[in-house]
Amino acid sequence: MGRTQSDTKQKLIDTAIELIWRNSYSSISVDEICNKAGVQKGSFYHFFPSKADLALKTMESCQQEAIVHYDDIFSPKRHPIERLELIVDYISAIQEEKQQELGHVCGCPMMSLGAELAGKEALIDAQIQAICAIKISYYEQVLKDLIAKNEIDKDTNVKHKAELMFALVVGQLFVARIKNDLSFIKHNLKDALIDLVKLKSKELI
Amino acid sequence: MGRTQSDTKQKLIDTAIELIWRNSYSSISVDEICNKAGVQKGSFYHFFPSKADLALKTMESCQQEAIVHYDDIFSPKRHPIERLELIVDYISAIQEEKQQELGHVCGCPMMSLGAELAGKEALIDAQIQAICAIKISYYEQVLKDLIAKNEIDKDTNVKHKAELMFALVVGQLFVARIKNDLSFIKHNLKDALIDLVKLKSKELI
DNA sequence: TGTATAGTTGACTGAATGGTCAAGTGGAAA
DNA sequence: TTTCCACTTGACCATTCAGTCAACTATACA
Repeated sequence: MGRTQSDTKQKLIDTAIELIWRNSYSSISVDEICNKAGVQKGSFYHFFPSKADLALKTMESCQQEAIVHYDDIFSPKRHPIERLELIVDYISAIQEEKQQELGHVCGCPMMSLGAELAGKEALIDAQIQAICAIKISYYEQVLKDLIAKNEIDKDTNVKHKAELMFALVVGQLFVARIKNDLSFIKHNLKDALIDLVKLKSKELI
Repeated sequence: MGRTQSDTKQKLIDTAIELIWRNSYSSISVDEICNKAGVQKGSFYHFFPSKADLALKTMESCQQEAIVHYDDIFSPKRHPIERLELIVDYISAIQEEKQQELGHVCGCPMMSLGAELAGKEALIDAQIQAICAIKISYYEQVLKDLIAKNEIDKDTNVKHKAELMFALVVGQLFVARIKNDLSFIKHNLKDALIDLVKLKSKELI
């Protein structure tokens, strides 16, 4: 019954991802998304009840795409340190691709969107917080596995350190966007993250 | 000649800081700023040629305010580690104050604004990049002084590590805004930053 | 073939947007 | 006291905004 499923909805989401990634949620309009996607406004509101709902679906779509790579990269089969190397490579590759495609370093679309709308849209808030929790848990597992392998101090506070690693990556992405410069991410982040992992808390000096 | 200098301009800047800090540049309007400041629109455009110019002046005002505290906190008279302790205390205090005042963790207004408008407004771009450079240089001096005191490895790459420390703080601020949670900043950031400083690169394990 | 229905169209709305302007107002200096 | 000019006022403008809607189209299925 009904008409063949079209790719209109996904086209709108993909266009929104690109526009939000390069710009921001508040600075782009539904008209702009529709024009760029080649879709009429009526169709937009057939698929999405509001602009905010599109933002939510956009974030979900980004996360779905990311999770596939994360699940592979953070596979327990890999050595924990290799996981860190691969995630930095992955982030570098995406950032470089977007920089060339959109003419500017863009950072993380989910964190940018989440930060922009923090405390404004309950569903987006919940979504980005869940995404943060998942990513932090990947780092946590890296630390746990390193402890199991006896490669780092077994008294490491894995929750704290995982949050720290996550914040470090997030911070680098925002700074890279502001500076429009990927050099630190490309050349130093990997070692920095690995060094951070291997740091034994409060014992030096 | 002319009329007594009024506080209208500063009132507009202060109001803009508050609105941008809690929300975002694109999501607030000139009308909103004017209403909240109790100023007519014509007065706004008497002092600022455009909304973007107000954003720039807003950022400059934030930086001026911050630099006073930074210059004291990072005074060369203090022990480098004390500087780190004080800067985290200062950040914590401001974030807590704004959280209570505005009902939400707000992060850093300058970095949020800079990230939102990255590559969009040349003057704002230049301003935020200068601000980043200044803050990084404070961390760099901490590291140099620690080396001079022989308290950390003298082969430390101070430029890299200073950027790392800055990114860590920035990342924590964005994550705190997203999570609406200051607990990490209040309870873990200080130790994390100090540990990071004391980490000797590539030697553990 | 007929019909129900998912998807499409584009004109429309009222409110909000950034920005303009001509006519004021009032205090400092001549 | 007059003149000058920084500052103020609020109406006004064209455009853009998010969102609506009734009419239309195409297809899966009975």
